[in-house]
Amino acid sequence: MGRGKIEIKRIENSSNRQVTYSKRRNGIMKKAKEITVLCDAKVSLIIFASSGKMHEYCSPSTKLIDILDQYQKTSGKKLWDAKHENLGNEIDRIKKENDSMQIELRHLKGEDITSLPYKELMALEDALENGLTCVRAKQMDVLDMAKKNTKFLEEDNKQLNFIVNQQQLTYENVREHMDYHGYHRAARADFNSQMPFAFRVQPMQPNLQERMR
Amino acid sequence: MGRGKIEIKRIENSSNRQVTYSKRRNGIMKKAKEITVLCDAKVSLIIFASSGKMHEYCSPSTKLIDILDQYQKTSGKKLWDAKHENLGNEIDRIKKENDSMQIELRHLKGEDITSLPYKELMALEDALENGLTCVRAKQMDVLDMAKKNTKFLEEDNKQLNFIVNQQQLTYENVREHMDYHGYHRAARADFNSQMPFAFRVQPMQPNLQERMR
DNA sequence: AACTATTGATAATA
DNA sequence: TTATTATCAATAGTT
Repeated sequence: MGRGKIEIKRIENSSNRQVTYSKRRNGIMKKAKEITVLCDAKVSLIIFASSGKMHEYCSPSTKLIDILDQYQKTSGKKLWDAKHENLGNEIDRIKKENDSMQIELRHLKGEDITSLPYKELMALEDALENGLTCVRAKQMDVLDMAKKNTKFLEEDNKQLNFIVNQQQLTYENVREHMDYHGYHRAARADFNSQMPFAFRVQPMQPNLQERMR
Repeated sequence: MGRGKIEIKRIENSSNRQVTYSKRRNGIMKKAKEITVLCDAKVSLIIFASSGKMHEYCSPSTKLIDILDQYQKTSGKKLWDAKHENLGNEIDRIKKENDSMQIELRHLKGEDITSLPYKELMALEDALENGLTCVRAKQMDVLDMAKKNTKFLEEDNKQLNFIVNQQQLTYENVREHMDYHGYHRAARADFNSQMPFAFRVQPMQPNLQERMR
């Protein structure tokens, strides 16, 4: 169909090939449309040029995905179902895990235990007692820690009070001394840096509150 | 292209439509093959007749799934990825649920509670105590039921023993009587059906064990 | 399923 | 790319 017959084999001339591709692609598209209209057919046509450019036709009022679904049903060939199955299986597995944990939780909360055999009731009791023991032990820990913290804070307080008093006394003495010798205020501004290091106020139990959380 | 032009609209004559479908389908298939060979194109063609019959063409050394993958990449339209995403999201959601339940379970078992604030330790204690109360109440129920069952069984036993003894006595009497009057064995085979109904052995507390589980 | 008159598609060309 | 057109291919109606 053209100025001379052609052999059906790859067209080596790249530009010829491109032109022929374009023409024939349009031809096939047209044919596809026509058969859908003339014969009530459902058609999906996807063409990739060697360049990677894509063209598609899908019969109107139809989704490609539906055609592919039907393809799977009719041909029995699986496209994406394999991947789906895996995910579906994982969901099932996790859901089962979920259910059993839900049941276990209910049981531990004393719900839905009417139908449990006595043996499991005993096991449940043990688990609860054990949990209770642990929780109460932890509570004791926390309380002890709090008490200890209080004690430390009280000690700190005592020491701080002492230091403050000492500072006060020292300060009074120095000022009296300075006043007596007629020193000016400028000199007294340096006072703090002259204080013995041990007298500086600082926490005695650093980070204790952090250990408490 | 034929003996007269035709309008591109649905062919109403069913058999004509079927014939045209068949002819044109072959034509499109041929065109599809030709363009793949001539122009290095990748083609997927799926056609469903209105009857539901399917025909497909896919360029050689290519899988439909690969063409569809490329379709998704090139067009940006999602085919099964959408379904995948949904499943993936569900998995994530369930996994989160799972994790939180796992944590709750651990806490109830007294594990991983080191970092819990005191308030939550208290709540945990309450939950455990509540659970323990429920479980122990249920245990008491079960024990009570067992005791009651035992009592009933003992009563049944007593009655049964009484009945058995009565039967024995009656039987002995009847036999002596029959022997005395010279009855034959055949007559004695009917003996059981002659027994008063109240004397038949049957459970006194039906299904009690079922209520125990 | 063949046949064939006719239309449709397109290869070569511009 | 687009248009033209001589040819070949597809196919509608017929047998």
